Amino acid sequence: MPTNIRDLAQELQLSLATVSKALNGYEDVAAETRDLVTRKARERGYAPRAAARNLRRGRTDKIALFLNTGIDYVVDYLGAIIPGAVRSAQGFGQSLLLYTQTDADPEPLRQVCRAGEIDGIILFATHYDQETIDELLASRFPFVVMGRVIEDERVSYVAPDNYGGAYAATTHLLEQGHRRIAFLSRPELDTAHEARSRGYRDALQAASVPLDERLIVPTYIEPNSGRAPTQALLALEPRPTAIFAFHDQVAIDVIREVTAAGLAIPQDVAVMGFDGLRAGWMTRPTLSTVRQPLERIGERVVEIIQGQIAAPGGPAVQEELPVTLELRESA
Amino acid sequence: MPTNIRDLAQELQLSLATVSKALNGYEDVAAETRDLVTRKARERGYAPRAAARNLRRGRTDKIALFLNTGIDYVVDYLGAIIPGAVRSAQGFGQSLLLYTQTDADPEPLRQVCRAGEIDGIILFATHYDQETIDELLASRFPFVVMGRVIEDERVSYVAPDNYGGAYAATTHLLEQGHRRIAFLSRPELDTAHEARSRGYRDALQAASVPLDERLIVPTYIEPNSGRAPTQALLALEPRPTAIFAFHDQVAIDVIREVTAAGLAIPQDVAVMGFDGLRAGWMTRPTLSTVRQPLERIGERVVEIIQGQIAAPGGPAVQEELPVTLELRESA
DNA sequence: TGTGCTTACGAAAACGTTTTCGTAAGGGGC
DNA sequence: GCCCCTTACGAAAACGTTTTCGTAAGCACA
Repeated sequence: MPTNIRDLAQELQLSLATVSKALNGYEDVAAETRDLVTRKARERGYAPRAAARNLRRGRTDKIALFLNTGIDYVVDYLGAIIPGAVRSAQGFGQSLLLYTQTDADPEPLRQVCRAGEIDGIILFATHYDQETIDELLASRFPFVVMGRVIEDERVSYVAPDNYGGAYAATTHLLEQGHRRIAFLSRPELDTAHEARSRGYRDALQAASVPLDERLIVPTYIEPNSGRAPTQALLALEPRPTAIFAFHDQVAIDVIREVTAAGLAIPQDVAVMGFDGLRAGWMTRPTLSTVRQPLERIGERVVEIIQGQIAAPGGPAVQEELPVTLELRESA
Repeated sequence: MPTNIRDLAQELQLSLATVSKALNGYEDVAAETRDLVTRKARERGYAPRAAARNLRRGRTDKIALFLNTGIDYVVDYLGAIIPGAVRSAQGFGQSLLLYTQTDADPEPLRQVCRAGEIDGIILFATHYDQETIDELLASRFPFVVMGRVIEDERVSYVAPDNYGGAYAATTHLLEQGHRRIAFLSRPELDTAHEARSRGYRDALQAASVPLDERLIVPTYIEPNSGRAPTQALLALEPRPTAIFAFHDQVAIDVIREVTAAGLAIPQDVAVMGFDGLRAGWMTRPTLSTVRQPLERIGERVVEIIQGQIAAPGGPAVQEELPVTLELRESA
């Protein structure tokens, strides 16, 4: 049985109240007493029971991170985002609680909120239907969406600048002299797809390069989804001289197929990805890409939730963090 | 103000006790009453306050996962291990709490234990000094070490079969006819290094291939740590015909250097990794490797901690999970 | 009728804090 | 000597459960 505040008080000949106040930095306790208490607390290895404290204070200093592990590629981001988020949370005296959630069943999320298990929620890379979002808004429970733009002024989110990234990537390829630039899209990721797609189109238009719809080919969320589309692109006459892939995962398929076709990268076909995963360093040639500030996104999302916790129902914070063009070998 | 158990009781004209017992599956409540209570609870969206429940029951149904994000490569495992661990925990009605921890300062860990914030601890891929381990053992606080073998019969761990994996990898190379097989070691990772190193040596010995100490070259935990050692190996006379890298991260450096030297993989030099990271699929040629069952390790560690929680101070469970040789293109 | 057993429920304690409010002691000003 | 203010502390309520223990009601049995 570890020591509790009562033991401490008894040993110090003080009341519970005074000990508690000393430990929590209240003003109305003599400096001398405070020293005495803190010293004894350290000596006895006292830490207030979290449950009791949470119960009384009505908050837990915990934030939930809801993952949709059903979506395969989420896994690639996890390692990049989590360290930033955890560190940031710890900086606020909070810790991160992990939950998995399937789109189909919002019940776990509801449960966790109502049980007062956490102070706020981070929704990660998942498609939550409008109903869940509305429910959260109605309950005024603090939450922030991560990695995804939500078209609703009341919800906070942090996402990469998908439009700007795609625009920059396409512009770079144009500056390299490319005129036939293909785009491997990913319609399933609706908002990100819309933005990146628009960035691609706008960049072409800004350079007065006519859009060839045959150069826009969809890929889907499944392994090797970039391979067949790449083959199709390479068979076109005239062949595209550059391929901009929706994200790195697909770009890696592209590199494989282009190389297999006996073409040189970037001489015959330049390849550009999106995300900046570590894996991009491992291809040959290494992958030029648009780097998302994943660690920063993790940090930022935790920072933003603080505001939501302090003022539930307050104004939403919507941020699209700048991405950076990371030019390696493939473009 | 969400609904209370008191509200519920009042509305049902029952006592708190009965409502609580109905919801917790106690026997001494009429089936009819139980139905009434559960129905009303669902209707009102009632969930018991976690803090109050934890306080009373003396447990939290939460498990801490301590990460050492200071070590870069931990990040690569995170995405692979976490989904399994979270899902498994949820299966036990528990959730996972994430903390970062630096080797230098065990204070956060102590604090979390003493605050009763969690029921058990998973120590991941970190070098905890004997003092911390001893302290945990003395306190009888449930904990399991993940990814690392601990030479102490009292501590539970789940790790990959490092010895077997290295033995199998080396044996495979031998079966391919290789006689000069280099080993890029990683002395900093002491226990894993010892086991993999031993597997390599034993396999050579079993095949009666003499050990050439010049073929064992250390690498260190830093980016590109495999490049210079590979160059050194390639400069040897006679050149090694196969290189077994301590792990995939290094193997990727090897592939890069070997290719840069104008040598063909696997014809001139075969390359073998260890870990089975997704990144291994992205190299060219794809990396043959020893796959750790990372997801399974995550699950298993959560399962084992259940036993520790049920019987603190009980017998330790030590498991080395089988790895599988994953032959792709590089060997 | 008295005894004993089973069933279903309620009263109340306990979990360990934080925080509000009250108050005693001390000091200064008149 | 009186009043007021500040400082430092303590008593006690409150947070919302779970769980122990007591007991009333109903029934069977002798």
